[in-house]
Amino acid sequence: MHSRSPSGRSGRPRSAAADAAILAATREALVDLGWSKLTLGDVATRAGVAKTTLYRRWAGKNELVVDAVAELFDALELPDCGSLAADIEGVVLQFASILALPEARSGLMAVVAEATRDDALRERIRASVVDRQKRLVLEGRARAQARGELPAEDDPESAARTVDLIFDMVAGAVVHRTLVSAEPADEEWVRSFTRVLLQGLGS
Amino acid sequence: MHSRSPSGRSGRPRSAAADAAILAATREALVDLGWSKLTLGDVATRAGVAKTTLYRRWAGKNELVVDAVAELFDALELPDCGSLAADIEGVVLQFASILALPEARSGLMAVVAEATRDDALRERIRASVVDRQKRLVLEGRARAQARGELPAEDDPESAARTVDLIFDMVAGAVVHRTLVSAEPADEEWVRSFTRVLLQGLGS
DNA sequence: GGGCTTTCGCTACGAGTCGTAGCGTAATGC
DNA sequence: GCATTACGCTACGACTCGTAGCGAAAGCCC
Repeated sequence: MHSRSPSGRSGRPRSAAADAAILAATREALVDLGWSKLTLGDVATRAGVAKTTLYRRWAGKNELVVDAVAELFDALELPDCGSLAADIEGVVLQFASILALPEARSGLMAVVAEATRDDALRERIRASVVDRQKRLVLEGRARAQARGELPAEDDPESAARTVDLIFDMVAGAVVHRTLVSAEPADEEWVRSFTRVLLQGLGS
Repeated sequence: MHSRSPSGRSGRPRSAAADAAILAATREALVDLGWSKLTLGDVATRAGVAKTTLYRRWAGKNELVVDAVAELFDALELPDCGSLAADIEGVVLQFASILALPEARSGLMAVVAEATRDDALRERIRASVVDRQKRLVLEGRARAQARGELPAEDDPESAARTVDLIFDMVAGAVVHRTLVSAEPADEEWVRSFTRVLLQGLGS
């Protein structure tokens, strides 16, 4: 509109290194202190920046932790193991290994809890964490239908509901197993889960 | 050992009415303020007791909210609708209606998040919330096996793993649907979910 | 180089919460 | 009546929060 620069404004640019340091310090503090005892002052000290810099970039603890935890899910990829069962097992094991990290365990549920009373926060979580997971379900489902391992669905609205159902079942089961039952989602558990899920979807 | 009184000690007994008032005030504060802005001083004022009385009975916010939320799950009952599918749908709908309450949404996930770093708190949640839900799975499964709707299992160890798997799938899916996806677990969703689950368990 | 704009580090501050201590009083059992 | 315990109230130091104000630094454009 009124500027040729990609970011629009002139002046001193924000330090990208500071962003990375702050998010890393946030995860470190989550491991050492947990959600409730984590303070922004402590994160600032760990990151080597001033507390005011933190408040200039994030509205508060909630938003900061969402961004810090979201980076953990960047590693999620849909493997191509040849069969739908093997693909699901692979992706679920990846998901479980992330949820086994202390920084994910402490932070993720806490921000989800806060999001029950904060629509903007829930939208932020959806965009940076949930949708990235759901995309894997969509891809895996499309691939399985191409292979003939899952029945194709004509009605797009009904297909969307099915994807949502699968997603809630997969993510919900792994999260509940890991964080509520507090037992590891190891290979044996994942195999049993995948067997039940696939048989249930075979109709 | 050294006393005939049921509670062991003499002196002024604790007011049972105060307990009820405090837990009710806690749920009220959860609705009005949410987890993060809930303070014990505010709860004490709402309940009409002194703040020190709260600290004499509960170690802190975590334990208080666990007890306050746990009472919400007292209403859970296993219906006998004639078929396993109908029983599951009934219990899941009950569970979903509890999770739709603001006091449950705000409090439950928050204490689960705190429990990731506090073994005693996790044990408290398990005893007063989770086990009560899991008992329904055990009962429903036994009833269905007696009806012949589910295959019997010989190995008790394998049966225990199956119950744990079912429990994590049911509770996890409903919680994820309600709190993460933030969409209602209505009758249509519950029917689809039950269909997938039952077909998956039919082997 | 000079000027403009934005960010950064630092300090300080009022407001609010935490969890506890101390005291006098109320309620129960013996 | 006496011992024991619970209760209400007040006050307190310690801590965190989020913001304001300042001078200095780092980049863009002429």
